[in-house]
Amino acid sequence: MENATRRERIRAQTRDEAKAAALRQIAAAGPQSLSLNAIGKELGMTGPALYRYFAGRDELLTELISDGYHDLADTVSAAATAVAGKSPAERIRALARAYREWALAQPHRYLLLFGTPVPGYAAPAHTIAAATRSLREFLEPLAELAAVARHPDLENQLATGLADRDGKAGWNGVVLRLGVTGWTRMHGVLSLEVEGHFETMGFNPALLYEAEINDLIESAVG
Amino acid sequence: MENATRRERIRAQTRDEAKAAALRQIAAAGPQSLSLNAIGKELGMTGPALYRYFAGRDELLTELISDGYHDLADTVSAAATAVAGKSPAERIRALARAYREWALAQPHRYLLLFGTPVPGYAAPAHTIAAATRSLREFLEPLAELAAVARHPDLENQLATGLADRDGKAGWNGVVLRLGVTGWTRMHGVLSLEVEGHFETMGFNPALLYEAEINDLIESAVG
DNA sequence: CACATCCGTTAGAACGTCTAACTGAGGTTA
DNA sequence: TAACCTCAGTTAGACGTTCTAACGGATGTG
Repeated sequence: MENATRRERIRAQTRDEAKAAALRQIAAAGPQSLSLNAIGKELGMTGPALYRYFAGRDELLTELISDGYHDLADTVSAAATAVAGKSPAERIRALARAYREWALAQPHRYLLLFGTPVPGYAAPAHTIAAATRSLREFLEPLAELAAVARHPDLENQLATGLADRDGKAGWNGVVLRLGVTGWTRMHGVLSLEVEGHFETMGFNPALLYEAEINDLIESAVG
Repeated sequence: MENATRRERIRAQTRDEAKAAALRQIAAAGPQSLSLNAIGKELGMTGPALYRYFAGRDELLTELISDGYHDLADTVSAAATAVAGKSPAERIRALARAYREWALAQPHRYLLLFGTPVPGYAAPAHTIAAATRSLREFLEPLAELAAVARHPDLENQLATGLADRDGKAGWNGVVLRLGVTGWTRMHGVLSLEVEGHFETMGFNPALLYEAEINDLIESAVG
């Protein structure tokens, strides 16, 4: 038993090393040039050896994506607990800041999650759960702001489509609209920033991001 | 002369055929699996023959990107002239609609422009011009709405950074902020929609998009 | 007609994923 | 201890990719 566990441990360890090497390579030259052979070389073994650990290149990539969603969600959750006592607006700002810092600290990883999807990839259930988890942290403080209805059709669809996703919550449509809107606005700024589209435009994207967050908060209180 | 022109014509024609085939392949299986050999086969010739027309895979890709920016800009410009007489709000809605329809009609192409950037790609000058051209069409109707200042720091940076980009215009900072904000909001919705992130969420992205546009217009009039 | 230019071919190097068969070490069991 | 089995890693090789190089043939030019 204990020996079997030992094998499992070193196996998991080399899996992690391989994933770390993969992230380094993606950071260096983009997801397209991720090479199992090169990863093997970095770990001190040959290419085909990695097929003992991953079914193939695609599985390694999907695992990196899945890990990324969980890591991002954990980061946002940590930020949420860190500012638990403050005002709703302050909490929203803190969550948005954590979201942005995660993306800018590892832009390649953010693009892996939200950039062009890899062709054969279909998100497993627990990954979608993690993906929405980072979004869900925003709902609580948003709900505390006295939200006003502005787009009834959309809000109704969201209320029926997303409400009882997790058993208990049951968020109202206005809060869900604010959450989704916040998500798309953050992503709009972040993705263009990470891809360098703002580079020649001579302004600080952080200001744009903050402006979007503040607008969202203002529109929530009415 | 006339013979030389003839050669040029068929050369340009096979170039276009190659690009069309490339777009088909990208639409079918993503940008990663774009293969010069396969394109050649589709045109009835061998792979290496294409090197008479393109320096390599990367050049073909960058040309597709460049073409895409121009096509998108042309589409938005056409929409602008089509609604020249109407109210500013109506014009903005029409431009946004054209922008969205272009993206949804050819999602792979939208992702080619705004998804994960290809590693070796650096946009040539005329491409950046085309990229900003689709955005610039929004500025005129936005300026006609009596725009109120909301984020002075950002607006000042934009005014000094973007104002005299093209010789004459000289847009004020508030208008530029609305333009950039509109861009990031449209992109935020469109990119997530095109990548299928809304698929399991049970709402119609068109409503979200319209809501964003209407919010932008409302916030512009103050 | 002779010549030059250009287009497409085949051959091959280098690199990628991935499969198959083999070797050797680790851990389990009689 | 001895025998066995599982698993990690190796090499060999099929196949596809980009891309270069050398060659043939067609097209257009003097």
